[in-house]
Amino acid sequence: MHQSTASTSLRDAVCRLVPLIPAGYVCTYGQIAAYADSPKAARQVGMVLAGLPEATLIPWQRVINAQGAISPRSKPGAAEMQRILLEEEGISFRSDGTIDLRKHLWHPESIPQ
DNA sequence: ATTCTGACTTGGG
DNA sequence: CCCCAAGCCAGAA
Repeated sequence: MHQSTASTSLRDAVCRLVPLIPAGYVCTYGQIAAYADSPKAARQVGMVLAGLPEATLIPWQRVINAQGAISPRSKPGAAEMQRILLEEEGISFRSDGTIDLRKHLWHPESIPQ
């Protein structure tokens, strides 16, 4: 298909894909970018999430970096909040603050259109 | 147009 | 496993 609508697609894709991540699982920025058909847009995914309103229903906390860690934020307390939300969903953290991706990484079998 | 910055990722050492 | 350089890309100044 043509690229004429590509400018807004990433944001829309993030809002469509992130809610598919089940509680108890996490996904990386790179994965979301790839599923959004923009494999090199991991940073952009982070930007979209950063722009979500605080009252959003989108489970932004389920997106972490490829190292299995919560990405550092400029906003104070944001990273701590993310960890708390994930722990409430059953995610466990190693002493170094990382998550065992072999156990918690989401492996979608198919992405709904 | 240019530079800087950031919720990224990967490859090398 | 840690650290760093590059590559990456959009938004702001």
